[in-house]
Amino acid sequence: MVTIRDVAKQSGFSSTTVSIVLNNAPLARYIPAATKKKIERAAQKLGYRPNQFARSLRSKRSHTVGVMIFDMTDPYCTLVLRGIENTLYQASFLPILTDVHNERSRFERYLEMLLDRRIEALIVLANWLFLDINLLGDLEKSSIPTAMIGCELETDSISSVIVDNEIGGRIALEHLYSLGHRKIALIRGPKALTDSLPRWRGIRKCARACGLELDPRLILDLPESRDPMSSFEAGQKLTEDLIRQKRPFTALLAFDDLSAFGAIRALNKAGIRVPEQCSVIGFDDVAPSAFYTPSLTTVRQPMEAMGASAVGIVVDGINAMLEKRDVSATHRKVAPELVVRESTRRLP
Amino acid sequence: MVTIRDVAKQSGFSSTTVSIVLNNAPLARYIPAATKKKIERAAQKLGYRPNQFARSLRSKRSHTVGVMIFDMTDPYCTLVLRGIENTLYQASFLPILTDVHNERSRFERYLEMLLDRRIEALIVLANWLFLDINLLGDLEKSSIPTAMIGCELETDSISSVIVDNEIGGRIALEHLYSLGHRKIALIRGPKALTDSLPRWRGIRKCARACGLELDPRLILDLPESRDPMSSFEAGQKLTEDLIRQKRPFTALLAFDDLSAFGAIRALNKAGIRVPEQCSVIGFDDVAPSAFYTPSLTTVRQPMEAMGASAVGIVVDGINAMLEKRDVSATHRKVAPELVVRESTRRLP
DNA sequence: TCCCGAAGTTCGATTTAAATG
DNA sequence: GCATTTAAATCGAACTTCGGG
Repeated sequence: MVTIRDVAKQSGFSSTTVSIVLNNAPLARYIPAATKKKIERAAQKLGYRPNQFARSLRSKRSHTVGVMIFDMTDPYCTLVLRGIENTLYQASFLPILTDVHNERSRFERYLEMLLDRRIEALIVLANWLFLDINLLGDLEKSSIPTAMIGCELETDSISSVIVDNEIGGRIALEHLYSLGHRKIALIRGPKALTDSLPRWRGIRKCARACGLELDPRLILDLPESRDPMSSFEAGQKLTEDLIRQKRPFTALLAFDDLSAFGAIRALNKAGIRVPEQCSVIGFDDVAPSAFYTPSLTTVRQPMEAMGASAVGIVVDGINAMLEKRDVSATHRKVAPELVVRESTRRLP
Repeated sequence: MVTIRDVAKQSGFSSTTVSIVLNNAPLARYIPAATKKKIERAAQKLGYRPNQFARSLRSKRSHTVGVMIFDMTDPYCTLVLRGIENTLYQASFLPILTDVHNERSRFERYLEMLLDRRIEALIVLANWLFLDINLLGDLEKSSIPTAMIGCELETDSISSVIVDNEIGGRIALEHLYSLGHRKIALIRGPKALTDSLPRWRGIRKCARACGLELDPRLILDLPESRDPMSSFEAGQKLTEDLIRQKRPFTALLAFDDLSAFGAIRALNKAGIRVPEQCSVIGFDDVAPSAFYTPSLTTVRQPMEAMGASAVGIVVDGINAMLEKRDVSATHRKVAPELVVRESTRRLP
């Protein structure tokens, strides 16, 4: 490996000068262009690349950000991850990716590994979070800028980026209501997810505002499962049960896109056509929603933007630490957006 | 930050001894248990964590592996990535994730960044590769163990893990044939993808073996596009065109799951029911295939295993380098597997 | 004082060589 | 020679200090 000393030797200057020139340090002002040129040429010729270990050892910087995902197999993650990656790239940071598999021990081990690598910030993608919020304690003592996506903590030391679930719930119901639907089946999320309650609140408030009465016999609950994919099967099963009860409904509002897919499958199997005989709306707008048959009307979370936003927050945090300013946690709640596709239709 | 010297002071021994004890180095044999205990207790008490920068500077090891993806938004990536992550975790390596967005400049910049971080190996997920294979040159000079998933290079310095596309093509056609289908529409992959040709070869060979004649007017070609998602839209459009031609077919063999989804959409819009009036088979078995309506019969690539396999190869490579053995590149071709679901049916 | 460059110290851990009894 | 411990060198870059013109 070629070191700075090799460049020094090759160029005929000391390693100090080489360092100053190649980093364009403040003192480089004083160094004549001829010297600079010689040094740069030597570095070029030798293919010199500074050793990041040595550099980091002194500067105490890693230019690395930890990304923890609770379950990668959730299609929700993909776009968020792309938003994170893309924004980090622009800021010249590199992400270390870890997938906790919703296991506490794995969370702890990974956190330790990341901290040992001196990550400069941590982004947690709490997409399907079934851990006791005790992990909060572990996170807080890390003392690096931390942002959670998809779950808001009460604490003031961890930033968060979440979608406005209440508005989202309202948008979804409003859409069905405006299409003339009155008998609406509802699939609620597992209570363990922080999204479930506010989303449900938005639905209830909207119903009240519209003067719509929600039939409790049309309200279904997703089971508490650690597996994000489970919501597909559960959505299917709940809908099958509902159909069997013969309680009529003209539309179904699912907790998320996966449970909506499950519902569509169940309706289809029962010979109920979507959207002709029953409208279905989802939540999230994961990638498959656009190419489902029928394509899914849903409430979009701006996932890529949320990833980018989290990076923005922690990069600000990093800069603040470098300048010894201190910033308090930022909590962003982004607006969801209705995406009308083929799975919903006006009631004749 | 607490350093090894702090532990030395606290325990009353020199930093040398502390290092030997905490790393359980060979010389630790000679160190009495009492000393060890004292040192360990001191380290524990102070919450000592060795500085990885310093450690890496000496050992020249980063315990980090670079992962380059050509396009993350491809649903194909998710499971492969999980296989990679999980296997790296077991080997105590951490992945740095980069997404090249199918851009050459981004590939080069990322490669440089990764090499600067002294990654110990590189795994390239060439899922939808539209770059000139010139990047091969860049890769070879990196001189660290490298494995490509999804694309085989002729070189002997880069390992590869690919699915046996020829067998896959055969399996797909065989399945349709065995269900009694004879008029089969075919969507071929873009020529720029290395998967396309062998998959097509498998299909042709199988057709010949069965005595099945492939109608050239039922053979469609996916356009050359850098966007993996494009195969959905292209699949839809090609199928629409085909339907318009009124050339009858009872089954459709798509290049991948996404184009199969597009085909199903088109068939559906034309009032042709899948699988009742037309069977459709895909390739890959991406996550959405299982929860599509109808669920998709497809040829599964064992993606998680392929990711794990690539990690296995490069970890072996790392160990070989440490022991100054040299290993040549490994080329694995894994067998695909037919997954029968709802989108195919026996011809009445 | 300004300009240019070099010598030497530091970051924190590992390792070699050597010093004790 | 053996068991036990340590001073000092090393990894590679960056920064502080200093001296000569």
